[in-house]
Amino acid sequence: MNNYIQELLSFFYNFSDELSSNNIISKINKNQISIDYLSDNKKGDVASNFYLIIKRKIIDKNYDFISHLNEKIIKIDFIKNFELSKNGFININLSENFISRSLINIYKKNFLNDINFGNNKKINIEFVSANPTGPIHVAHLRGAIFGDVLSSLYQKTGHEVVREYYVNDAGSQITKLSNSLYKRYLEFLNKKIEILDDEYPGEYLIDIARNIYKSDKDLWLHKDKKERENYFKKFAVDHLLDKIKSDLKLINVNFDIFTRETEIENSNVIKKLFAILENKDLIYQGVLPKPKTDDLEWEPRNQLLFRSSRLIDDQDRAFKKSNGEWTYFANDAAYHFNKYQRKFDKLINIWGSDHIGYIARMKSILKAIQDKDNFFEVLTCQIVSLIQDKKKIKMSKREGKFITLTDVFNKVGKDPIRYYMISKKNETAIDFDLDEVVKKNKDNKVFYCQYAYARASSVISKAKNLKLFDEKSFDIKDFNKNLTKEELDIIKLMISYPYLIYQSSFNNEPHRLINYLELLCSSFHSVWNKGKDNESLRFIDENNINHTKYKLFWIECFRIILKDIFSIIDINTPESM
RNA sequence: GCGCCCGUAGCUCAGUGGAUAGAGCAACCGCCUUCUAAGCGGUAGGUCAAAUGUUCGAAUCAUUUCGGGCGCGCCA
Repeated sequence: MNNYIQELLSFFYNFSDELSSNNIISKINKNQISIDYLSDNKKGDVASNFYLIIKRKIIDKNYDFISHLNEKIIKIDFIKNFELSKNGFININLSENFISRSLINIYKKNFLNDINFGNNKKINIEFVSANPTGPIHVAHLRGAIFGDVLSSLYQKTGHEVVREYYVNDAGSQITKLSNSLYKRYLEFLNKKIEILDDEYPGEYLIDIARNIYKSDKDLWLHKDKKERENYFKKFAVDHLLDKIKSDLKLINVNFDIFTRETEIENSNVIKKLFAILENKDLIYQGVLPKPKTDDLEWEPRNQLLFRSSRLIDDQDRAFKKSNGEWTYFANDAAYHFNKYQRKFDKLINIWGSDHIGYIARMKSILKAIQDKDNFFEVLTCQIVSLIQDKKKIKMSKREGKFITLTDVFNKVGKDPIRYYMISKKNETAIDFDLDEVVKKNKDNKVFYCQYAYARASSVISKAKNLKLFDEKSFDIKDFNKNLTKEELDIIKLMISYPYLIYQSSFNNEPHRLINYLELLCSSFHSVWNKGKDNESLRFIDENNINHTKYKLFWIECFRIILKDIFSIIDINTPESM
C-alpha cells in the first residue's frame, strides 16, 4: 500500500458517491477533488479540497460533516489525524507507523508495486523517426529524450513498451539523396559535379561515396540508371541509419524496432487499408480546394482522396498523386494500420511541432480502422532554440548547415542534454544555452542533483568504514522522535514518490520528475548544511549512535529514490564527485 | 486567412480551480578548523500580456484583443 494518495482520492470519490446517493449533497464533479502533497501551502502532511467542493452542494441542512468524516477517516490506517482549516481545507497527517512502513518499503525496493496500472498493456511509442537523409540534428534531440523517458515511465507503471522508429526510406527525398550520393561518387572519378539547390550538400555523403568508390571503382558508370539509383539509395540509407543509431546511442536512446517505409510499400498492408476505407465510403475521386497559402501556383487536379473531413480533419486529404502513386500520407496511414495489426493496446507518437497540422488526418485514419477513443495519441514537442554567445544559432537545411547531435554531445555531454531536454513541458518552446549549461558545471541543475547523491553516498560509505551501517537496526518505529522536522519532511516527500510516478506517467509529463527531484535535493542540501552549524545535527554522530542509525536509514532511502529517478531520466549516479 | 502551442521576476523556466504565485541564474549581504562550499542562509525583484465573463475562489476555465512560435500543396 505505497500509493496512499491514490487511496485517499478513492476514499473521497466513494465518500462523495455515498453522500449524493443519500441525498445529502447534490451531484458534484469528482474530478475537482484533489490531494496536495507537494506545495508549500499545505498545512498537514497532505491536504484536500474535498470540503470546499461539496460545501455549496449540501442539501441536508442538519448534516454534520466533521463528525461524519471523522467516523469514516478513523478507519483508514495510514491517517493519524485531520483538521478542517478555517478556510475549508482538510489537512491530514499520516501515522508514524505508516510512514515507517513506507520507508521500509523503499529500503526493500518494492515501493512501486502499487502503481502497476498498466497491467502489462502493450504500448507502442514511436519517436524520432528522422528521415535517413543526414545525421541526427538538434531538432530531433528533444523528441528523442522525451520519447525515451516517457517509455521508461510507462515501463515503471507496468506497461510493456516497444520503442519504435519509422524509417522514411522511400519517396522523392530518398531519390534526391541517392542522386546527391552519386554526384559525390563521381567526384572520386574526377568528374565535375554540381549539387543542385534541392539536393543534399552535406559533406557526410562524401565519406559514404568514398566507400562505394573504394570497393566498386567505376563500376556504376556503366550500370543502368534504375539499378544504380536503387543501389545508391540502399547504400545511403543503410549507412545513414547506422550513423543515426550510433549518434542516438551517445545519449542512450535505443530502439526495439526500426520499421522501414519500403517494407510497408512492398507489403499488401496498404491495399488492405484501402479496402477497409473504400468499404466505409471514405475514399473517392475528387479535387482538393486551393490552399490558403500565399504565393502558390495552384492547378486543381482530379485524384484519389481520403474523406478525413467526415472524421476528425477539417478537409479531405490526398491518398494518391495524380500520376497514380501513393502519397506519403497513404504510406504513413498504412504504417499505422500495420502498427494496429500488431495488437498494441495503445499507440503513442511523438512529433515535432512542425507536424501538428498532420495530426488530424492521422487520427482520422485510426478512427476509421478502430473504435477506441484513446487508442492513438500524438504528443508534440515544441522547438528548442540553441543559444550561443547570447544569440540564437541559425540553422539552414538548404546550405547543409545545422548543429548535429554529435556537436551538442561533444560540447555538453549526455547528462546535461538528457536532464535539460526533459525538465521542461514538452509543449513549451525552450532555449538551450550551450554556454550556460557547461559553465563551470555550476549552472546546471543536473550537477546539483548528482552532487546530492554523491554527498549522501559519502555519508553511507563513511558510516560503513566506521562500522555504523547496520541493516538490522533499520526496522524502526519511533523515528519521528529521533529526527528533525526537516528530515521528516524529506521522508514524507519520499513516500509520495510512487504517486508522483503514477501522475507523471498517466499524464505523459516526465518533467514533473524534475520538479520533484529538485525539491528533494534542495531539501537534502539544506539539511546537510544544518550539520555545519550544529554538530549534533550531522548525519554521523559517533557520540549518538542511536540518532545516527535513524539518519543513515533515511539517507539510504534517499539514495534509492534518487537512483530510481536517475535511472528513469537515464543519467549517471556518481558515488563521489 | 485558418489550425495548434506559448506569453508568469532582468534571463531561463516550474506552478493539480484553492491557503501569502515559486526555483535557478544574474544583483546584493553573510556562512568552510567540520559527513564534499559543485553547497547553505538572507535581501531585493511580479499589473501572472490586456479586457470581460464563469466561480465561494482564476496564473489555471471561457470569450475577445495584443504579442511571439510552429504549421497549413500531389513535398517528406
